[in-house]
Amino acid sequence: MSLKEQICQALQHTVEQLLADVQPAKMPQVQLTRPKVREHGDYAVNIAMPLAGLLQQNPRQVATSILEKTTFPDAVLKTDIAGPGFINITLKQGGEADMLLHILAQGSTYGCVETDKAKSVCLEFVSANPTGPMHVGHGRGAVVGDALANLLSARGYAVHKEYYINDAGSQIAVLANSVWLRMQELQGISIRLPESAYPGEYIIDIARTILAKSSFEYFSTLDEDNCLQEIGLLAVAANMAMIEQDLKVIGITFDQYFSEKTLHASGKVDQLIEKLENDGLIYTGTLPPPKGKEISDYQAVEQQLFRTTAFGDDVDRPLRKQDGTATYFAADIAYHHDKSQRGFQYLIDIWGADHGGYVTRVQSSMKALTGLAEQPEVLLIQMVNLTRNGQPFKMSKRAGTFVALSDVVEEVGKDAVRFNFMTRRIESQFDFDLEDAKAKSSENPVYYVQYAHARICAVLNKAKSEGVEIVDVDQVDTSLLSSEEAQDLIKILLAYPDMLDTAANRREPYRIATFTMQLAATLHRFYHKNRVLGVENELMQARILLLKATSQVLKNALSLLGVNAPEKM
RNA sequence: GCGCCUGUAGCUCAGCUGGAUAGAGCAACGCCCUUCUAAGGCGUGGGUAGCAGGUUCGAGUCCUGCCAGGCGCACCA
Repeated sequence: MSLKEQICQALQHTVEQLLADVQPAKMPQVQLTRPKVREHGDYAVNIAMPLAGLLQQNPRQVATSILEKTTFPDAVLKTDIAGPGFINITLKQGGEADMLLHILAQGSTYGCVETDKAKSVCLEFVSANPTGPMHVGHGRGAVVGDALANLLSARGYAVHKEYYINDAGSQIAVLANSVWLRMQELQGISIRLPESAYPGEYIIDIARTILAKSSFEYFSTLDEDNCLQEIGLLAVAANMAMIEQDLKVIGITFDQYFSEKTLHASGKVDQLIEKLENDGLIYTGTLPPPKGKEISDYQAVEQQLFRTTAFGDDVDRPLRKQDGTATYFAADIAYHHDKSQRGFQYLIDIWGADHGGYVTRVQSSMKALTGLAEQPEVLLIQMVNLTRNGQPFKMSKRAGTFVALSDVVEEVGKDAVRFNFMTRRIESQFDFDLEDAKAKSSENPVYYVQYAHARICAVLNKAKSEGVEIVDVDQVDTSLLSSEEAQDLIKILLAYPDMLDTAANRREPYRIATFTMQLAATLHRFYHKNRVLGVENELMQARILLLKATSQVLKNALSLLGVNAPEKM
């Protein structure tokens, strides 16, 4: 048990004594926080304030009685009551420095907890349509999703990463048609691209790929339906290969690619609709015209409707189109139902903000099917606004109507893209200036953090090359790490597991990025004021130990983000 | 019109689910390399937290109403 936990437990014990007649469920929980100001000690506790109300006493008085009744661990130097009733706890000099040994002993698992098989989670992210390369917005979701997967794994979840391929429906027909036209064009046949066709140059690449494998003559002998169907299959495969390549470049892989088509083929969509019918959740009716949008050719049609309003939705949703085929929505709830039946404890989806209107209907549907609320948990990622020199920048040549992720990665580099995408909360829209990211690359936060790691390595390598004999960790006198900067560094290193825990519970991997920036800043400050090599041996040994622990934590945190921790820069 | 998200320094963003004097990076200005990586450090300037109310011992954080921006709102996916 860490020192922090020991203190916390001691206080909690006292609180429970003071509130003997309060029900356990209502018992206030002691929380230790790190004060911003050094004068406020190493830990601060505000428990006296909520207790004051319950006990009808003033907070400072309550704090006094808490302190009288609590036995603290030896490492606690003193306690004070401050301000309106904070309890400030100051530790003995170097009281926590021993924990550095713990960090080094844990190594790459420092901050992690053992996998708990009961905490299985299916994390769905990216799921970009197989009709073009990934764009920048997909990239943000991909990077956040991957980091969240790493984070949850580190905190004991058994994580399954899944990509849902929308390989059914009319968009695939459009894709097939676009590719077929380009194939004809490559044969020297003059064509006219209809407005509905995909304009990007990547379509030509796909046409070329298909022609390299099968002859044009083969397709021209097929009747139109078969021809387009076959091209559709090949085009989706080519697209997915392209997307997997885009993902690989930023270091992301999936455990499973789940095809929408297989849901229809296996009859799961029909079965689902049947089940809902049996449950009496389906009726035939018409929906009111949508508001806020002018639709010239609106016609009310009778449809098979799913009574999602009974489970919290705003309006009932159609499961079959006029022609009787299943809607995208029907397949999507069949998909989520399937995930749930595969036995995952948690379902988490990462979607773009443009799917925000979709959350309620999927959750309502799942509630109807499983009885569980808030399933799936949906994380909506806001849009990325790409600019170049402050001017909006909306498309790249290859992709046609949007900026391809691979172009941006090529321009700014994988680590910079990944790190930058991780420094903001997903709820905030992201302004990303390409020229800034390139021109100021040396001032980029990612380099600031990586530089801290490289710097430590430089010192440690120099020590090695100078033949410094590094003693065993248990021979090191960590109480020598008494400088303000060293103490700050130790504190932040010890805060790492707590930070991870919060980040995992709240599904907020961006906290890791913020943490690494703070840690880097603290390291740089330490470096400037505390010489490591060339000082008296025992002190040097202690500082080397601190550097090793710091580089370990930096490496661990960066690896969760999928960013390199370079030894040299 | 309705729903979701956002509004904090000139710019881009944090702020550990309500705590003590609101913080970083960039941009501006000054200082620090004969000593471990100056991709760094130190310092200065820069804030009516969109506006107005409310709850609370205490609000950037919670509630309500406005204002502004983004996204979405049938038979597409």
